[in-house]
Amino acid sequence: MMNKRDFKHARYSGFAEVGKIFSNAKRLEIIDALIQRPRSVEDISNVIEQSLASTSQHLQVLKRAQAVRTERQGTTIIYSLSEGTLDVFVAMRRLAETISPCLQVLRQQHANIPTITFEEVQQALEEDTALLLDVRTIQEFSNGHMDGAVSIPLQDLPFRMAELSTDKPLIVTCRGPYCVSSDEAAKLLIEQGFTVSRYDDGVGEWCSQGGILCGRK
Amino acid sequence: MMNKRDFKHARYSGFAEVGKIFSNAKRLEIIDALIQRPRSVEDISNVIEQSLASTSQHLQVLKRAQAVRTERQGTTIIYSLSEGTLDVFVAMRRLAETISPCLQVLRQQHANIPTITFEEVQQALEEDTALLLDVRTIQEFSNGHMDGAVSIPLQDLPFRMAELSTDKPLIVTCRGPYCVSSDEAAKLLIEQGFTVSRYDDGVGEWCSQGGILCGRK
DNA sequence: GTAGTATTCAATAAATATATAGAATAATAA
DNA sequence: TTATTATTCTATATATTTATTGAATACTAC
Repeated sequence: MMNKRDFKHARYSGFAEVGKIFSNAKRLEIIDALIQRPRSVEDISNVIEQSLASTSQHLQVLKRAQAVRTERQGTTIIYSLSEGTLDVFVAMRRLAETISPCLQVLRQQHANIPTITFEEVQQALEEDTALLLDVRTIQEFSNGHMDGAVSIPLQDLPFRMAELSTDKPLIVTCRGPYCVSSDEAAKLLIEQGFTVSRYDDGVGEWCSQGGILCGRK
Repeated sequence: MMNKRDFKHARYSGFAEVGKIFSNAKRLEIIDALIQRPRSVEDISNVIEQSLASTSQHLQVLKRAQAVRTERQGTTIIYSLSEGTLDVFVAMRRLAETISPCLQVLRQQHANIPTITFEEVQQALEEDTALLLDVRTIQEFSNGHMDGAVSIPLQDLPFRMAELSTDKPLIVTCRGPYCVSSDEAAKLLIEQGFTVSRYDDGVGEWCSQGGILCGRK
């Protein structure tokens, strides 16, 4: 039988091992990228702008802690988040913003387009008083999107504005609070005379607040 | 205006800063100790069995991330958890146990006294079919305990068993899943012919599952 | 079987984190 | 004011983490 101190040490060390997942900025960026859709190592290394080897090493850390799982597709290995990781990631992000005032400032500082809350989005969709516009890529959208959202990827937006009506206010959303696509989209739309606000959380936060997700595999 | 990469980097680094709180076993042990009650630096250093300097250093990390707050009481400084930290700690611990099978094993391996769930405890208290016995210290109990719990500190238990009825089953609880007091209490009680089970989560988990807490200052 | 290639491993260098002893600080208490 | 003392800071040694390059794997596709 283990003694008290060994038992404690074993428990807290194991716990810390999982905590380490969230202690590195690049690993967090990987998790955020995987919330959007499963990705290959090369894909991830492009997103986080790191060497393949370094990216692979971070993925090994995540895998050892069982925060991600892998699946082979032809010659490439596709990483995706495992059950439970999303919830803690979102909870951690919320705590980080509550706790660390400078992150709050950053969130606001970044753009001066008004943001609206989950509840406001829900109400607007229910009463049909606004259109929810998802500006992520088609793959990301088809891998899981907010119920009621319409997809126009940011890069297509300049050519597809005619599809949108200026009568109804728009709510723009993208990958989450650290993504700037919705800002850029909002700016483009405002220039063209649309009424725009942003829902600056992504599908991660949406789910964890009880929002319905469509199309997730 | 910041560019995209700098913005991303600033956000994820700030986030990782908060993640670092949970990446070290000793810091986790400190948080767990502070869930029980506010404590002085010396007190904490005894609990985690580290030098004062090292303990203070860990506390600085927690304070910089605003996970704890301080209050002076006479000549000593009392540390306590700040709002929000508990929830993430408990969520992280849950994830750690979900994700890391060896922690699950440890939990069971530690003792062979049957454990019961939050719901079962609630039901037993409601129907008055069991007595919930909290074996932490008097200070810890008075700083916040589960609604309906009775306090007999582990060290007093051998002398106070006469207060308990062998007719009604006992549910023993202590500081949380990493504390072994409830095991020891359960063993003592079983030797004396009591029917005993353990609720092996502590007040942290109790709160986060919606349990009522009494006496918290 | 062989070639091609996505991924991982190994070795290394640099940066960061941790623990300790002992000095310095800052606030109370006398 | 001065002594006391709980806490924090400094310096230092060690351990861990991170990023990179280049080599080794392991699997597919032909």
